Amino acid sequence: MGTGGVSFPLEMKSVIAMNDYLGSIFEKYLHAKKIFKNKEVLRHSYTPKELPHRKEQIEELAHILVPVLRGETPSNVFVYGKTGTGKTVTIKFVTEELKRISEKYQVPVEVIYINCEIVDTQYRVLANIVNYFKGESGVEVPLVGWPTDEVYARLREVIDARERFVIIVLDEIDKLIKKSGDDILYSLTRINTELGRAKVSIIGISNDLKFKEYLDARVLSSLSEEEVVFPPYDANQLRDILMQRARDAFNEGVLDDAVVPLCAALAAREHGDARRALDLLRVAGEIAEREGASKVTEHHVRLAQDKIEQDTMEEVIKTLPLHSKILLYSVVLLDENGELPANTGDVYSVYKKVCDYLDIEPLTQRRVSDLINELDMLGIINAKVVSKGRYGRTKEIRLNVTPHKVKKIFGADDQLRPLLTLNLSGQRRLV
DNA sequence: TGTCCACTGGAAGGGAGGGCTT
DNA sequence: AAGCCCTCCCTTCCAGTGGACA
Repeated sequence: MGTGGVSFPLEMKSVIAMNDYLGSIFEKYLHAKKIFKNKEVLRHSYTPKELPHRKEQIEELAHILVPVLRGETPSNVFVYGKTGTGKTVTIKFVTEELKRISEKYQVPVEVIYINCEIVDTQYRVLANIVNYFKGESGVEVPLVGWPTDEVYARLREVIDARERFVIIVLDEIDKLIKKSGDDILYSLTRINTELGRAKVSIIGISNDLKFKEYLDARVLSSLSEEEVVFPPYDANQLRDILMQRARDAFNEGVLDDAVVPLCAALAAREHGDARRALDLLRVAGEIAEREGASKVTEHHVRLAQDKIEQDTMEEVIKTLPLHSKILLYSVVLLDENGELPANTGDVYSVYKKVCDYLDIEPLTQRRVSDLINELDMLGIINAKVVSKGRYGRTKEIRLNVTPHKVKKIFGADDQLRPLLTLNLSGQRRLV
């Protein structure tokens, strides 16, 4: 537009400037070398065609399940291993393979996969199983409402409708048992005695090794007829896994040599969690892509590590129930006043004042004590039970996140924003 | 050595909120 | 509409406890 005497009105000028700007953004991304070939490969839900370093477990499971093909009921199986050791993906791989082969031998097999972290009550597990067959039986159980006995009766009916093998996979089974007891396992492990045509076997997956203690002896003996253990991956094994996925996920030459080993090493430090390793690799790639970089470097992995930690913590705090948020804010106030570590009584009295300020009815100390434990479990605060002798037994409470971060998150929350004005001066009155 | 503090954490149960059947 | 049922969140009650202090 130079000096030609043409003068655009001000708005027009800024539109042109904006267009230039946008254009350059698009061009930047357009000309940046494409990092990902197929990002899906790095997702947790993806089942790869090969599972490195799990051959032993696959063969063990195949050995346990092979009676199906001969028309015999396989043993129930208990699968152990920490998070990210490939339990779920291996089970899915093996059961899919079993289904495929069983068609060849004309043995009908149904595999029902239930994640007990989501489906975490006896009723819902039974309902899920019944609903799995709703296509053929026409029976659908609502999410709540029916008596559990009724659901169980329907379950027997729909499963026994024809001759077949039904394999029920209960992932994160420890969550279910801790929450609703082992009655359901008791019924499920005995169901075969009540069935005429169908045969049921159960695969329980758990990452809590101690969880067997919660089980009744009879349930335990029938459920853990067979056990398969998934040891954590070491850094070398993680590297192989990442290498295999990286080949399909990234374009050639975009990964710096140090990236995969670094992701593997960082994840190996966290008890050999392959999920974590895959997340690191994916997020590092995304960061590089956003930067318009042509290569993913070690630097991107470090950024990814920070980002993952930040994101999970932020998400956890954002989704806390109201009273947990108020409680957390009480700890923040104490921290800003230099009064941490504080004990339960101190935190509770600040909490009551904050509730008062917000015109919200406070919960009892008993309940708050549980909320403190929950925040501790989530890693947001630290609560250690200590005895102060004559001065009683209480929890010593510390903050595990920066007050700044909590305030930032609460600033976006309409109900809690008023709390932010409780700055140091207001707080002195409060505490 | 016994006392006693400031809680902890288990147990039981209530009621609101969701949904069902009849 | 009435009568069930299940789950979740919460209260009430209370026995139990580690260790400083007298």
